[in-house]
Amino acid sequence: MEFRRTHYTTQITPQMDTQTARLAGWVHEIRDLGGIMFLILRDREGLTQVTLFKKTIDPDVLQIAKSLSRESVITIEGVVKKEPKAPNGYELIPTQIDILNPAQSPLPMDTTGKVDAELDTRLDNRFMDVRRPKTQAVFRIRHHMLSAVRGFLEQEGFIEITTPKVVATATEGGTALFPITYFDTEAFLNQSPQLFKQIMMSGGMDRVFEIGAIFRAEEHDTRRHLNEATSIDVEASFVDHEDVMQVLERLVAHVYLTVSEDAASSLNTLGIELNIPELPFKRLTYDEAIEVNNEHSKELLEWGDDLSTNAEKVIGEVIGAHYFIKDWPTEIKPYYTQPYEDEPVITKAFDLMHPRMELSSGAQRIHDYDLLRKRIQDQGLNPDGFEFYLKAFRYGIPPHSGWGLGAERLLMTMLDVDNIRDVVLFPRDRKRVSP
RNA sequence: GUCCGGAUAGUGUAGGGGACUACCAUGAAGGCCUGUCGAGCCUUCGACCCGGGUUCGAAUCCCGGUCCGGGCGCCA
Repeated sequence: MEFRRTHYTTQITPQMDTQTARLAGWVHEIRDLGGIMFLILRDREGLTQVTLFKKTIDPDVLQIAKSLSRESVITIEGVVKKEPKAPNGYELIPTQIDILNPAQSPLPMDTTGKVDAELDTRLDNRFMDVRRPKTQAVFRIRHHMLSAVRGFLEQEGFIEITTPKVVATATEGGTALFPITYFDTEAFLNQSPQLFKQIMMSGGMDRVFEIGAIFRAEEHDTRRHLNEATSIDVEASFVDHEDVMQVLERLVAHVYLTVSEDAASSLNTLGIELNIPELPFKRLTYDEAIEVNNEHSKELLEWGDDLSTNAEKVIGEVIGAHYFIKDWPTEIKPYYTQPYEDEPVITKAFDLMHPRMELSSGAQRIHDYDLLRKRIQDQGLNPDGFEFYLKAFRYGIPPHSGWGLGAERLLMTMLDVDNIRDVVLFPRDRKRVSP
């Protein structure tokens, strides 16, 4: 049985009148009007109407068509017919239909958009949810987004690396790690490639990036957190935090622009028109951010407080676009961020914010061995556990800076998606590890 | 973790002590129909999360459990 297609549905045009074609895909809908029957075939690219005239059709083909259940996988060979009454101006008159895999009934969810399904139902049946054009559009845009990130960073001289997800120690204090059994010892799932990408600065790679999974064992339960997420991480040598902030804002603008061009049809499916963010993004110091909050919010913050969810929201509403918050208090940022030489209570750290949430955080890093070791100790951590990392700082490491950007958050803010689970194929959260 | 809300056919929902033999849509099965494009019309099928309690009577009220959603917290 030949199951190779000659065309995707979208590759057929009315001008191909009288030509034969073989399509392959899923039975999207069947409309039997009596003397005439319409079968809508769906593939990755779109839909095609297959029309069966019961008086003239081969009885064997009709027999097979009548037996089809929705969402079965079939191939249809037929003749293209120019037909103004049909969607897209053509229809396919079948000469042969083969059932490659019949679908059971009832279906676990609707694929045509007639009946909604809850997120939980859709995630339980993700294979079928992805058949819906809207869901598929999200993940095709995700592909274009990651592709744009790679294209941009490569053009900027960054080298893509991959670092281990199974690690012996925590990257930094605070965040809970998932312990795993590693042969006869204990290991953890990595919460960030931070330490490894910094080591590569000592390795002389100058500019590196990684797009990879990160794991957080936090018991958070919100629409913007996952226990397994994708981080876009960058680290660059001989540059400061201002330099990598510029890389970051240009990356975001580039992603918006590239996606709007390369994923135009998927954006159209979702009814979204992207506004390319304007550069440069506004920069607030931490002090200014606190002021903005205290002017507009009932919930007052003091210097040294981290920004609450409410503060992020309030400031986001005031600014109304992407913005940076920089010069954070040293004590609420990780040990590896570089304090200002003339004012060590603040650090060369920044967050990139979308009005809805934090997208990225970064900093110039400490490259002085003694200071780094001291900062690790100050945060109550044991430097001995970081020897593999600290070693790289003893034999020549340049000043360097970098950031980590949440891929899912970038996507969900770009597409105005409310729940982070909608932009991950198989999300991992407090309540879900399967499928 | 915590506060609030919820769980009804495969899917999405209505109903909040008796008139429930549980509404509607979608779906499935069968029938009519030659231009549908969320086709239309007719017939049929399919459900009250689990356990306990209150009551003459519980889908509905109470208690416990499980699961789900939302807010907050936690969170480079």
